[in-house]
Amino acid sequence: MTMETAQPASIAVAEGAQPIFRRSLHDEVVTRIRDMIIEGVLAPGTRVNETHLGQTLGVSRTPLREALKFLASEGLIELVTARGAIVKKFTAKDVRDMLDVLSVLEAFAARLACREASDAAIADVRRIHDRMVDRYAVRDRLEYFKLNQQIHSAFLQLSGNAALESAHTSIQSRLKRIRYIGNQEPQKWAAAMAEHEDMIRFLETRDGESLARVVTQHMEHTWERVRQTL
Amino acid sequence: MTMETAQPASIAVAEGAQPIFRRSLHDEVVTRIRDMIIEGVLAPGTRVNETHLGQTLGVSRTPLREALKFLASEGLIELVTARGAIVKKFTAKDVRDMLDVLSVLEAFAARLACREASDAAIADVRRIHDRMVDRYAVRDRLEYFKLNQQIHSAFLQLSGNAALESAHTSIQSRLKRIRYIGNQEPQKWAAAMAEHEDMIRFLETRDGESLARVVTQHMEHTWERVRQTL
DNA sequence: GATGCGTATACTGTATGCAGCATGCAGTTG
DNA sequence: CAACTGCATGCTGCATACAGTATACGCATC
Repeated sequence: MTMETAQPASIAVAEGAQPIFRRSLHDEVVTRIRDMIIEGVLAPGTRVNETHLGQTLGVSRTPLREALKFLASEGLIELVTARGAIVKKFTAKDVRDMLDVLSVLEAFAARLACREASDAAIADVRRIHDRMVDRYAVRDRLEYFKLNQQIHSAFLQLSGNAALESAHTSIQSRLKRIRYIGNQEPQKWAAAMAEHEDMIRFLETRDGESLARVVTQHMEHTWERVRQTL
Repeated sequence: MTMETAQPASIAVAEGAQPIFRRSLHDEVVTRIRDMIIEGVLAPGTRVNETHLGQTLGVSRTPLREALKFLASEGLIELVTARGAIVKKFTAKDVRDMLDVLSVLEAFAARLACREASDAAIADVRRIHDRMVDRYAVRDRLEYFKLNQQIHSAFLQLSGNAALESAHTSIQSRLKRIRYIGNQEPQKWAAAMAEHEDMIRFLETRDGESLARVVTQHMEHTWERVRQTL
């Protein structure tokens, strides 16, 4: 993809021009189905009817099936032979386990990020953080949620470890739905905000150990925030 | 699936009867392609021709494509719009990063396993270990390699954390090819064996911290074993 | 001779058709 | 009346056909 950027100097190339984003249908369908699961349109345990869902999305069964295979690998969907795709149901233990793994991954990412990240990259995260604070101020839960997810992703990117990032993303996407319905109560939300405040500060001072500790705590509290919804 | 096991006692049901294992084609194709990548039949950077590979495997393009989507999610294959599937090429840094993550995951698994695993389960791992020692004695590299992989997987299973296991499996499968071509030299192989000896011992004495340390070291040494092949 | 353009070919992306299996219902038999 | 068997229906699994796009080659032009 990045192999043919070397162009003869004589050719006029608009510097700011972005390559046209062409997403294949199955790729588009993957995100659409993910969203449907997060929003609760596709409830856990639901059997996915390919013909039906295909019509709803205005897509034939082929790309839809390809998308389902992809999501199966991500762990969001379970494939049962001759019975098709079923939206995965997670037990309380499953969720606890996933959070434990996330905790370990994020703690590792914390140390890496403090060591490796550029000042500019950290400043970017700060900007997202500030926007999130704004959204919190007006109690815009949906937008807050999105920015929150973005911060965690950006945070992982700072580590510069692609494998770490993909492992994190995979688990994160499985938990999105559950995290979304958590954080309902004002106090808990406030506590989460306070933790984020610590996180960004330790990141800026590049205090990896402290950051790792806060991140671990944050994950532990996330468990407390979501456990009763299970 | 497990909901209708309650049968009237009068009906003859063969107790020992196993349910028939039915693997779908795409599932079968997934493992076949994985193997082809590990064995080097599909070299990194290769563009996969769907029609061609389909004929080779005796399968139409549909299940093949579904398999490719699955493998893409695992990170073994990259999908480029309108150009299809390309076997992923890993840089030295990619490999190093993956090993770092594996190290973190296995260290965590080590602590969990020592705490959670049943004696019987640990005994099972011991049996695999002993078989591996046998294979090492006669320098059966392929079989050793398979048993080695099996041990690492079993080890992760002991932790009882499914999310941890799946994250590990995903990265492990990406590294299989590279690990397979490593371990060529006798001394390095011997060293790896010695580490495994420590690992099984600490597991049996349930010394989680020591086990975590050895596992981390093992991963560090794995890096040294494979780095020159990159 | 080199460069640029146009066309042909081949491969990917998507839709659709067909076969096999699961499931629910009705008929039948004890 | 209950339970089991046979059948109809609908859905998944796979194959194939068609459309759109990348790529390579040849031709024309400078």
